[in-house]
Amino acid sequence: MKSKVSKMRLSREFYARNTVKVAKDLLGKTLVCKIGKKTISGVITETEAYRHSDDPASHAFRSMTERNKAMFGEVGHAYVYFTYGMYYCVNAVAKSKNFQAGAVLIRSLEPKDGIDAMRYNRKTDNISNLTNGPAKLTIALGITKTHYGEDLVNSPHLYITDEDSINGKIRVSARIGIKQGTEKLWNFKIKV
DNA sequence: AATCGGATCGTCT
DNA sequence: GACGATCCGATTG
Repeated sequence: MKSKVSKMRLSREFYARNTVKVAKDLLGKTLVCKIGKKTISGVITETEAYRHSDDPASHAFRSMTERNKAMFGEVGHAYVYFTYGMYYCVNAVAKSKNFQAGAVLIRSLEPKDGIDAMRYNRKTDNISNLTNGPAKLTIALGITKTHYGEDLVNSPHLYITDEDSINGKIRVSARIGIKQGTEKLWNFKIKV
């Protein structure tokens, strides 16, 4: 019998649930990005849920476009978007079957593997400043437009594993940087 | 500790 | 043609 620490990838079914529920459940999971021989990863410590026509803050609120089409696609894929002229942010597409679109924005990580590579990518030595923001973590892990639509369930480059678990309470608040939908408390975080 | 402006460009109106 | 699901450095209190 092997008594190995589980490093299971999250299954397709994990993502095929209410976007808000998936956002909470992604806390404590590990986001992994492999480029060449480098493996860079971190434990997810903050997420936000964005849904469809019930959510005016969502990129998918109005209709499907070339930019947001991943949010309408199969669950478990990555939705990467470019913003403010210089940054990328990464989401995991997640929705229950009665929704046409939905995704969970990964807002912060606790650095885990490949910290030297993160320091290089981010051009800073301050570990607590490497991945504590949605655009910071994509820079640290090397996530860009090329990861658009990547299948987190099967891709060798980008995926999420179950190897960590959460301890402590989930803090719930309004989402950051939005002007509509502020009444929805769909920002979730855990303390490290 | 909190606030402010600049950087910079793809996307949608 | 305006505006971001942001970050950083500078300035002020």
